[in-house]
Amino acid sequence: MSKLHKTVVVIPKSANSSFPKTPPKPQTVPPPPPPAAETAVDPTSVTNLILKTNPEILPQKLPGLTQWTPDLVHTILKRLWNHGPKALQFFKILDSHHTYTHSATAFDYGIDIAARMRDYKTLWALVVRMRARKLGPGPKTFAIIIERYVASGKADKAVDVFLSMHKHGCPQDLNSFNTLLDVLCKAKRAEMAYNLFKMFRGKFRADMVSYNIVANGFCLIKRTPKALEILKQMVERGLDPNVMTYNIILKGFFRAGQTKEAWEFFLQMKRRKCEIDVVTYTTMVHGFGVAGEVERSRKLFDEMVGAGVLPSVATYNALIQVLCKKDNVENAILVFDEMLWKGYVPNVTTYNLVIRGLCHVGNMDRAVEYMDRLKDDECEPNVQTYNLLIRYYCDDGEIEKGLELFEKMSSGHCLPNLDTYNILISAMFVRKKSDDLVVAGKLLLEMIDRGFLPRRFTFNRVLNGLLLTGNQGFAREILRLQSRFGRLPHQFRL
DNA sequence: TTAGGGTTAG
Repeated sequence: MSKLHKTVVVIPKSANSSFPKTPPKPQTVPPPPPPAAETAVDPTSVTNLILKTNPEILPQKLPGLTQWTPDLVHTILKRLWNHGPKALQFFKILDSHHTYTHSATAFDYGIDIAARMRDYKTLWALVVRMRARKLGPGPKTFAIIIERYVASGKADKAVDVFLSMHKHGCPQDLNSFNTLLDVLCKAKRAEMAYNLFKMFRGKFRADMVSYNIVANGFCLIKRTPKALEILKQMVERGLDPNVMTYNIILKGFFRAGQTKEAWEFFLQMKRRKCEIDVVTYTTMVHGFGVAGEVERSRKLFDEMVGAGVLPSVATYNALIQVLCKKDNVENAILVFDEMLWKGYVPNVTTYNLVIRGLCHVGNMDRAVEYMDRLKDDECEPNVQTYNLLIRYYCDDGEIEKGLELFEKMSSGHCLPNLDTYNILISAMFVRKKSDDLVVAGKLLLEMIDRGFLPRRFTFNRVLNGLLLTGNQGFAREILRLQSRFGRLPHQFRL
């Protein structure tokens, strides 16, 4: 079997070294089909194979492994999300496949992953390649690129990218303009967004969406007066605020701690017969609850059905969070049961809230029970589920159990993210054990290997820890790596 | 991926 497989793989090797510039030609001799047992490979086993296989031999193993389809490729790219280098290698290998060609979506994923690793060279190479294949880059591609530049503190660069979109064959329009504003606002750069808004609102014919985005931007930085000013401008321009506008302002009041104003605003919405929807109520339930007014929160929750607005899962989640934080987990669980009783399907957020609530009162065993229930509910624990359990185990001094969960992640389809590594590395310092520091060192190496950039602080902390516990050899290894950083591709530069 | 509501630690 393995011998047969080998002969299959040798054939495409010659064409492997560079990207073929021409579309694949129909072949007179069809390539031998992959062995029957491997034709229907599931995403999990392919992902695990990619993770386990040495990068040097992956290019030989992968192409003939299965019948590649866009869906399979997308699923695998998503699963490899927290292992950027592997994800990009996978993308590149399939990009030079004989018969399979990447979809626009796959390119967008690849671009997103490269951008997240701050590997801008690869990012732009993919953009060029995408265009050569007439798959884009499209508005979504630019939304991704802009968001990543903003997220890494390069808002000016993001604006440049927006302004040069048309040079890549993707003309700017109102949608892409609104996306730019939104990305800036979500990154707390409302002032910058507002300046652009003023500069270009005529050119792109700013609409209600643009105004809502900017108003929300100011709410996000707790500048509700400015948000109200935007609302006023909007009305002056003859644009009628809609329920989203009001919900934005309402949430803004809560965010800024102005519960009194929020209540007044809500009453005014009612008086003026504005539309009040499930989002309005969810905002109210959550807002009053986290402000400590649990009774009021509950009352609003009970009131909404009478007002003809049915709670959503998010509304239940809001109430559950409030009860966990300001009341009692047991009451939160009663609400959880009630929602099941009424036929709602809790999502992973619901479970995470209950799990966190239980962890918080030290009931780790029951928390784990809910994690198992989550799996039974054809819902999957996500990286947040794992992270919060790992965090509480470590805080509890049960570091082994935390590490056990971590191991589980690496073998399953929920790869650890940057937070996971930071949580665990920090935990390795509490017992002041030499062995723990060695684990911290290994975690540090592993996270770098997976495309995460440790902060300088983390680096030095691990280094000092190793030196203080007599692990000079390992410390030197890490030091060598640190000094190599200057020469590594710039995504690794400190 | 054009706007609003639930997870995050302190």
